[in-house]
Amino acid sequence: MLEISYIRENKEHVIERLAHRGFDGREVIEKIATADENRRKVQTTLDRNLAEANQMARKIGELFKSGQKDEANALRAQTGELKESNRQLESEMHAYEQELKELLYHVPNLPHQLVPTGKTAEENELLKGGGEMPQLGQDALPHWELAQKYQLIDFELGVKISGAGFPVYTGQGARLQRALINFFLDQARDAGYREIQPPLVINEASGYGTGQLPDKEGQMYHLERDDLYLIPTAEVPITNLFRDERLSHKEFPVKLTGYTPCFRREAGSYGRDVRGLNRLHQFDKVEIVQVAHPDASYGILDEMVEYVKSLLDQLELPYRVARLCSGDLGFTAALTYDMEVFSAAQQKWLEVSSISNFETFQANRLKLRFKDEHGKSKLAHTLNGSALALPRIVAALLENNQTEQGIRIPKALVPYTGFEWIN
RNA sequence: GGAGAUUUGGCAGAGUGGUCGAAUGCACCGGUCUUGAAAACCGGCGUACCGAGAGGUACCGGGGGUUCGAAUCCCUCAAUCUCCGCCA
Repeated sequence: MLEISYIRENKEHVIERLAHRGFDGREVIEKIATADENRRKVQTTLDRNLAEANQMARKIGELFKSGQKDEANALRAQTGELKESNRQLESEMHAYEQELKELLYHVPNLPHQLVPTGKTAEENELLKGGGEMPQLGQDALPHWELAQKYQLIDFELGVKISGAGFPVYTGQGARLQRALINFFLDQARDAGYREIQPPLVINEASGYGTGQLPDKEGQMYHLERDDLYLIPTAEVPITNLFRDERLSHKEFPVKLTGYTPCFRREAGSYGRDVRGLNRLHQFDKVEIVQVAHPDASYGILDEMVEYVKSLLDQLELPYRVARLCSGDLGFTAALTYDMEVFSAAQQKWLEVSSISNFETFQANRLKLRFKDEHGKSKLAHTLNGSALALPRIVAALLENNQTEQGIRIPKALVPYTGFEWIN
């Protein structure tokens, strides 16, 4: 959520930056400005009236105490009118506040200067990647066939017990999952991230805090009976740890990591790249989250990108980095880097990580503040990234490392899998 | 799931209708004293919003109500604790 004070003072700039994103914000920003002005006007009047009412009440008390009963009752009779108008002003102010909040909830974050202009993922800015492209033979199999051949993943069984998009991992396939999770968590810990094991369901307030609600409601599984949501990413519970918190600048940087399954309804994306592990309703992911001083957040974003690269290097996967263009940028992000690995049998680049700086967009909703060097209270910056999401990593590992004698496990993973080959 | 108790500032804890944004202690910050520190003493010390400022308003778990006036009374929701039941 953008800060109202910022919008108030930089209206044209905000509209211009939103336009860069392909978001026509003129009308809504004007509405916001009007609602804000109205709210303030009403509050000024209301505050003055409340002050008057307070004074009268005090006087009545004094009169009663000193035994001037008639005077007190006379004054008491006068309060009705003021009270009624205050009641009205109060509900008026409440309505403006509500309107303002509703409007603000639907305005996306302002893209950072580095965000390239573009409409679709095609226009993302490709940056230097790494790793070597594998040379596979003609008979190379896609991962869903390899998964079947080596009995690593059973998609049909998943359909039976849950539905499409809920695979069952078996044998070496299950062990590979566990190995990757442990590998990623250990790496994160070595990089200074503190491990968190958060709840997998969240309440409504948390959904609002990180920006899943109100807009992406349809993307989350909702447990109606208890009004809870299954997390779509660990970002939500971990970032919400800081909701309504006030940090000291001395605590920065706050670095947290956590492994969780992620649940996504993926409504509307059926039929597109859904084969095998490419798109699932439940998948595993290790997430990294940072809460940072605003002056440091972009340095930290770069550092997080470098960190994720180091993971891909160790997994010996060819990857590229994309700076998301304005059209592809998520609602809450100011700047996002996507990491994609090449899945050689499918001949496709698969997104395995998304690393973003949200600046104060989430912090404003979360009321996540810190006290700076001068004791002033300010909103912090929040960042997060996948490090990493498993399914597409597994897809690439299986496809890229297939040989006649089986699938080779990268060296860095062997201590975690306990086997060098899948065969 | 049932019954009872509780929820006040960073923490502890007073406050049962008026002068309470809230005693007191601890913690914290500044000062005096001291070579320095501790102790002692003095002073300060919540958040948000409105206002150019003076100042004002709101907030005592959340929401609503009664009243001229609510931390205090009523309703409701939530959380915590104790006991009972059920259960990994």
